[in-house]
Amino acid sequence: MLKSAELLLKDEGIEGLSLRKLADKVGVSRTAPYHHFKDKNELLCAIAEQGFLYWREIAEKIFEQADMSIKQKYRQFVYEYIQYAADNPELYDLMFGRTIWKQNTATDSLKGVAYPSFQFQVELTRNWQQQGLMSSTEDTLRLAQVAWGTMHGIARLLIDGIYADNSHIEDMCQCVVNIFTSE
Amino acid sequence: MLKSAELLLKDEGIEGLSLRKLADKVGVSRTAPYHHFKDKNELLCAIAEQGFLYWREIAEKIFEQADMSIKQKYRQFVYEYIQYAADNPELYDLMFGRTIWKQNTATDSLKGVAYPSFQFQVELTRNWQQQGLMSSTEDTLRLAQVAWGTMHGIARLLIDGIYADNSHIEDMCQCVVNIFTSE
DNA sequence: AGCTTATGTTGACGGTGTCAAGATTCATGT
DNA sequence: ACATGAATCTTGACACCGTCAACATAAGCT
Repeated sequence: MLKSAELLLKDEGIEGLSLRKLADKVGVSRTAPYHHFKDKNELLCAIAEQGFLYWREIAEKIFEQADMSIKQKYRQFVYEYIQYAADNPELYDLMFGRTIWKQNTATDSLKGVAYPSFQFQVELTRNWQQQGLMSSTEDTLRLAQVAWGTMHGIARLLIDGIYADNSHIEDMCQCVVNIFTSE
Repeated sequence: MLKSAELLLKDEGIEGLSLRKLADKVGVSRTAPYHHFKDKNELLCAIAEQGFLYWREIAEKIFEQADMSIKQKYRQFVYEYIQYAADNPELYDLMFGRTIWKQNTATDSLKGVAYPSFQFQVELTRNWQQQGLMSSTEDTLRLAQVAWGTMHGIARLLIDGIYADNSHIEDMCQCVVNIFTSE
């Protein structure tokens, strides 16, 4: 049914993705995809939704690990976040880029996956504060916005080609941890 | 000559900008702009270049002020940066977005303006460290990357419609200052 | 005068998202 | 067994887009 979506994710080098090329690759005619997706936007939302699910899997695995300190887990979280973006630039751009959110064209289905993902970041921050990893004097929501903003900003600068050198991701992550954790 | 560029900046609500619409607005034929800009890319680079000049003006004004503490200036810098992005979302997207940098299509002229702007952020960070505002134990380049990343990330989340509420920009900036300054 | 340069024009090509109208397959209920 | 209707695919067409080629016009310089 939706092998189209799977194929697309394999394509990866997308975004200049066209429904016609997709159809070609799948071996059907131009407008066939329109019977599976109302629109190009709906296709993109479906792909982005997958992206959130993949990321959730990765994130959950981090916090399952018992043999790591809270700080180590935080460090791992930051690193995996940025690495996920660097590994899947087009997908990340879809998940958090203007294409979908700026014009408010997110599918209800996508919202159902994305909003909890946003909320998750706030709850993580609340925990970090309660466990003494981060400053408790900051408002949780603001701190969550700033902490996420930092990861997002570094991720974007990487995938948009402004931080051209991918070899210092670990160093940057360590710097992020040093700054956001109390000591 | 380049009234086209000026008109475009007035347009502002661009990026889904087309050379044809531009030509229409200026009142000439479709391909006339090609005598002023080799390419659509060159047009975009010229606009982005303007954006860097505008921003430099704003930034310089902040550091000219004598009656502000270093910390106050830093706070002002963060705020003005994010506000500049929020006020000129399309322009900011052009300056720091993938359109130009990801495919390495920046004009030499644009590079000549943009690279010093990037470098400026590093020198600012070095000063902040030397003046005791920021931790001196962090490597300057990494810290500059993270500090800029934070501002960039918040700016992007705002202009891309993910932080839909513009009314908490000041609070977020204050939070950024609290976290990045030693105390 | 002639020539060059800047600037404008129309026509055409291939690419895109999208819609309308018509084909085909296939499971279902009577 | 057969009609019905949904799911799926098809071709044709439309309006956009960036871009090129060819040609026209005007200004300015030698």
